[in-house]
Amino acid sequence: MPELPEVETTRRFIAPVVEGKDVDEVVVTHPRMLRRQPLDTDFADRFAHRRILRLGRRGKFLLWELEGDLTGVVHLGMSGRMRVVEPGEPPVAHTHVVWHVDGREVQLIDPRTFGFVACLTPDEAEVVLAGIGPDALTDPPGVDDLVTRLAGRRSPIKAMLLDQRIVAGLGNIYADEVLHRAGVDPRRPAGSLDRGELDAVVAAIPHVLGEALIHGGTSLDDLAYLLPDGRAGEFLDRLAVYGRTDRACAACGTPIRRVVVAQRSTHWCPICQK
DNA sequence: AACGATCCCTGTTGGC
DNA sequence: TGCCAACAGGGATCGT
Repeated sequence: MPELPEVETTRRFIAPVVEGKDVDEVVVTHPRMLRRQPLDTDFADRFAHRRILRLGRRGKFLLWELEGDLTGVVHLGMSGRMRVVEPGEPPVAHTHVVWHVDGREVQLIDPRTFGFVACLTPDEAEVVLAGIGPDALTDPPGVDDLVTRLAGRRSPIKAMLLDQRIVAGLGNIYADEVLHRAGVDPRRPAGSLDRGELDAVVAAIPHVLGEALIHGGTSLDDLAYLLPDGRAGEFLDRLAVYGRTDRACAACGTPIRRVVVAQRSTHWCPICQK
């Protein structure tokens, strides 16, 4: 699933392809992709013939900074990926959006259509990005801030890590990985963690994400996230707990357990995580 | 306000 | 072998 490391890997690949270039045309073939675009506006019209100044990212959002004070927004949802191809290459199944830029095609492929695109004015972008918290990689929340925000919260700490308002960029895979590295049981009420435990969680967030980023993110074997050139991310073999139910914990050898937390499958080591 | 449940969507998987 | 229900999950929304 595309989480921060996968989105950032995608951004780093596509940025040099599009930055400083003009968009010739954008074609959307699946209207559901436009459900976050304001009704009285036209995504393709706004994007067309505009220069791309910079490709940025906030949490899991890919942000195209365009001339004329517009922002292109791409969210990959759970099965979205980007692909860069030379023109004329046959499209793969579920190609829903194509940007024609500088003689090449940048495509959005998304079988489950949980992803979306938009092209927004600053006011509109503020609405779509409302409440998105500090970036998990570049601007992780401070411990003082977390102590305050999580005080008295009874929801499991894992649910808090998945809440993009608290910290932006973690999804189901890396939330499990972060809690394993921090040595914290994912079911613990968030408000029950002491300062030292929150310290460990805060430190683990950029560490785990940074490691995943070095390896190009995680490509699972089913609906694979792939890099824009079709290669697989190589972090799968380095996951400590996610998808490793009943397999030995790399740290202590105890079988990894699985339970549902916050409506999501959750993997943890009953010895290493308290 | 906080919190849990439900929905969207479709390729893959597992059970019978 | 074939069929079908269950499962996967990011985020919006809704009821309590």
